[in-house]
Amino acid sequence: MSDLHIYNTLTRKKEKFEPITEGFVGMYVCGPTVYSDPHLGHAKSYVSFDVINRYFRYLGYKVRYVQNITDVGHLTDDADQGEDKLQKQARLEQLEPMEIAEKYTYKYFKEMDQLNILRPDISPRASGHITEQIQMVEQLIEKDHAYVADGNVYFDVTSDEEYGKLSGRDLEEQEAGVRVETAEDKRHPSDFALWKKADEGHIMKWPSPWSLGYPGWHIECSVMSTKYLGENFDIHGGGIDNQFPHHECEIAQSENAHDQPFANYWMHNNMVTLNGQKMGKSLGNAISLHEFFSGDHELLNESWEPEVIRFFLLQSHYRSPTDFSEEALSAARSGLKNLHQIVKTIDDAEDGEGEPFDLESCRSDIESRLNDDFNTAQAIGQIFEHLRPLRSQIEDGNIPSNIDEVKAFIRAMIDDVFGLWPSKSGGDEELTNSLVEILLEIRSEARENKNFELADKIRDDLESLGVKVMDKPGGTKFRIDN
RNA sequence: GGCGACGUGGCCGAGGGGCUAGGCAGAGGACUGCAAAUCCUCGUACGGCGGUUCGAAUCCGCCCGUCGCCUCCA
Repeated sequence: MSDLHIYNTLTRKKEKFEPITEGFVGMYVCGPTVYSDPHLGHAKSYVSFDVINRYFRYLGYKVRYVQNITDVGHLTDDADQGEDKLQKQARLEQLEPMEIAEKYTYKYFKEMDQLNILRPDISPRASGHITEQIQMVEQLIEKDHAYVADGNVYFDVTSDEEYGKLSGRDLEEQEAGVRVETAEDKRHPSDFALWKKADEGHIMKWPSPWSLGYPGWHIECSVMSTKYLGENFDIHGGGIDNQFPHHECEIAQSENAHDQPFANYWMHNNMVTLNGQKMGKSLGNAISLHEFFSGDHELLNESWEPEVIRFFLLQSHYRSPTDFSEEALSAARSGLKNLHQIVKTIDDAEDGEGEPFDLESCRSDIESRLNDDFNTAQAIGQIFEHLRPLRSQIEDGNIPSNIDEVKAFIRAMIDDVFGLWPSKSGGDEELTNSLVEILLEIRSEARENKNFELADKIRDDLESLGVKVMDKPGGTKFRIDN
């Protein structure tokens, strides 16, 4: 597959990607509601879209990647009832809602940074776009797609004959199955809030033509995507759990307000489970990313490096569910370590005069997998497939004549696209290397004198410091693992 | 109850009518003072029962099981 194809949730098919403007990609991905610690689900979603973002750039597209920060309007309860999530957390932590937003926004970025996720080009806050949200609600009222009821404004789903097209639902069936109480001032149970009047005690509220209140959850994404990407843009992504109602509502609002298609391609990543179970606070298995990184949770036996989690996620497809277990992570950790060693051997090779490496077939085998709806799992398979023999060739001293070109490609793919380049070792690298070499010289002498006791002691002691010693045919080599 | 996805060798995980995925773990061998590392070789797997077909893990039906959405979640 030489052209990039994307599975579009809207059409339930893989489609060739054709940008609205040649050479440019506008991508909006639903960001976090910043009221608690980031967890594995965030990791899966944002690692997936990170590689998508990176691959577009690799292909030469100029990407504008927008990801919102939801800091208002997301209610704890269903059917447009209940408390604002941030306000509730603020009460629990005895902080201002905006302190909660800032605190968890910082945490979010910090942990996404650790996962080596490139930051979005724009991270707009919902609370910073209240004016625009009010304007859009006004537009919808003018066009008779929304109505005011006692200071609340609801979107009228019956005014949109396409409502349900993303999630494949129809309104009549929905009604029968509705098992949540709905706000009594709605005309139709599936109508959703565009603006809510603030209850007494509600802290985050703004004046509007209808009431002192706050925006509904869905409207922020419609507004911010449009503001930064236009009324019609290329890609809208997010977790599959947001397909309904969130994304369905976004489409309804945007297309009825603007009378044109909203996003051309809808992409949804699948969910994460932990030991086969959905994560949830009530199940006691909600482990935050921070806890994974530190190992500080009763369900964890050890800590897991962000890079291992990233690699593990990329070994499955973004549209498949991912089950986390320490056994699976452990296998991923070994695999990643091997990949790092392979890459390092290649990257250290210089001045080749041997048979050239078949870079074109390597490149096309990897790219074709990514072009097929970003199949990172297969692409990683191809990386191993091509790079293992290359390492062998190099270790045999037969360094390919096109080694520089090969190195550039590997860096572009593994570092720039996958974000899995070997981690940088700290300073003093040269000194450490020299010291280890001195020890190994002593060890060589000991071995020549058949003083294996001393030789093995040096090796064991170095090993306990994370320095692996390997006696290869061409001489002793070492590797520092940390 | 409605909608949808999935069930692949010891584990993870792609694929998807006949053609090697890959990773981890494991076995044997080469190499080694012993190791480690590396290299070579090895698994004939697709939930169950039927059906379609020359041929099914891949298509169809039923059943079993898991998961998700329908309610906040990425």
